[in-house]
Amino acid sequence: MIRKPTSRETARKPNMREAILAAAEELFATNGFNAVSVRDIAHAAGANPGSVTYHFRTKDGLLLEIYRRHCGPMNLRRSELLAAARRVRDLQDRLEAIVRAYVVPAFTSGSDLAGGGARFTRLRAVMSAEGNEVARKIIAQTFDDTSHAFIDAIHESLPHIPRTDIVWRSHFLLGALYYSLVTPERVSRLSRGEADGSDAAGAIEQLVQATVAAFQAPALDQAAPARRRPVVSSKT
Amino acid sequence: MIRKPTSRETARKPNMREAILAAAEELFATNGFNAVSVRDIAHAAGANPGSVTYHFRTKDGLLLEIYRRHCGPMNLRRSELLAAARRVRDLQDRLEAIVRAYVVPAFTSGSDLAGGGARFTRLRAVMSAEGNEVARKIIAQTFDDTSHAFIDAIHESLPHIPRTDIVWRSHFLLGALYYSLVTPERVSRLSRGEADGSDAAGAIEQLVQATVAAFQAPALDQAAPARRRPVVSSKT
DNA sequence: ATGTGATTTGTACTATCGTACAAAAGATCA
DNA sequence: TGATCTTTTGTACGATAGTACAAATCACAT
Repeated sequence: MIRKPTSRETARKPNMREAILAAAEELFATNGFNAVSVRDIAHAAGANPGSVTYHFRTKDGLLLEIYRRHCGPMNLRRSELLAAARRVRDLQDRLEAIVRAYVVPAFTSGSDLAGGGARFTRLRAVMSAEGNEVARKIIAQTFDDTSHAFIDAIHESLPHIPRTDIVWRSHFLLGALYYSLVTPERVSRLSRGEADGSDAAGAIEQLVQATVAAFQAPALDQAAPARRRPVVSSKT
Repeated sequence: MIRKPTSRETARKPNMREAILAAAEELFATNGFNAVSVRDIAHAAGANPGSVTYHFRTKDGLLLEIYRRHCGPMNLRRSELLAAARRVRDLQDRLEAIVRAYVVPAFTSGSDLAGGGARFTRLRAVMSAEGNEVARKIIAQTFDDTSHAFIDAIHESLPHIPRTDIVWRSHFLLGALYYSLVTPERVSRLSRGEADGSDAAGAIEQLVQATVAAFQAPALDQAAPARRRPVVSSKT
């Protein structure tokens, strides 16, 4: 039924290459790129440091392979969900469906690779914060198309909002999404145990609800900032 | 007029200690903690590596001192702005004032120290993403009080929203705030030059507008998730 | 069983890391 | 001016970083 794998595909230990990738993903996502050594990764994967060099040449190469593994499937899933969302008739429902199509693959498995998309999304968040060059390049050329597609779709369902505002708000969405995956325990702590920051389903619902409302906020007409409101002194 | 400084206060070069702090702040905020070496910092400050050891003992000590420098003034300013905001009568206006009291000190100078609060806020974002232990400890014991005060204030102006939802939404606010400071160029890129992500005033207005709307979103009753909407297939 | 190519191991090299410390230099006051 | 304290410099040490590479080991076809 299933083709017998050749020696080219199966390592001695069952897929050491995958184990290294998974370990690196986990360690990078929780500690950052520079805080993790190749030896740390090899140890976590139960492998020899030399194996990492053999499979991925360099530490950068390892990171690059992680991105290659996830970007395709995740964007594909997002595209599918976005296409379905765009077919929703009711504008309010459509907006929510679009936001959901953006958020869900980031939390749940964007691919069927072990661990799912949450880990990879967290990894992206951390690499973004560290200003990692390898990540920056591959992200800009891989995710910008997707981001534009979402921005366009949202703009269609909110035609009265300037595109600039949509860009800002989708930027906020991504920031909120990232931060929810980076420090979920902060939610648990601040809610005094009433909420569980690590609960993906709960986070998704909260994020979708809040974001939809943010997108629907009145436009910010920067041409006329005259509408000054006596809020709080802006002086020190 | 001004008291003549003694030798205890003025270094040979004008405040080398401050120069090191400023350089470290900038480098940590843009590259992360582990990617920056003590030598990098010394070089950027025009100092000798040994000077860093002399003034701060360790690299962790340097980071700790950066936090000590900013946390106090920033929280003080936030408290003042929050107190003023709570006195606003109109509930809608009060909510906006509260959010503004949270956001403004993070973008503009939380203290009168060189560079202002934006750099320090970005630093906090990066340390948070890297899971830095030194930062985690000092943040939890320094900012949680402030966070609770804001959450309480927001809850007061939105009594019909469960506290859990407020926590989540303020968490999203912080994430959006962090991300805006970490990758402002992404906003410029995605808006095709129509918006400037580095413009603090613009970012603040957008963030306040979007966040107020998010807080005002209807409550998310997790007791009854029955209100299922036919949005998009959740299957792969 | 044996040869062959893929993989894993063990180790070593060089660079750079954080930090320590003695000496030099500067500042201050008697 | 000389004594004393603070700051800066220069250098060195041990630890660890990324990576390379030869030898050992394994899976499989013949």
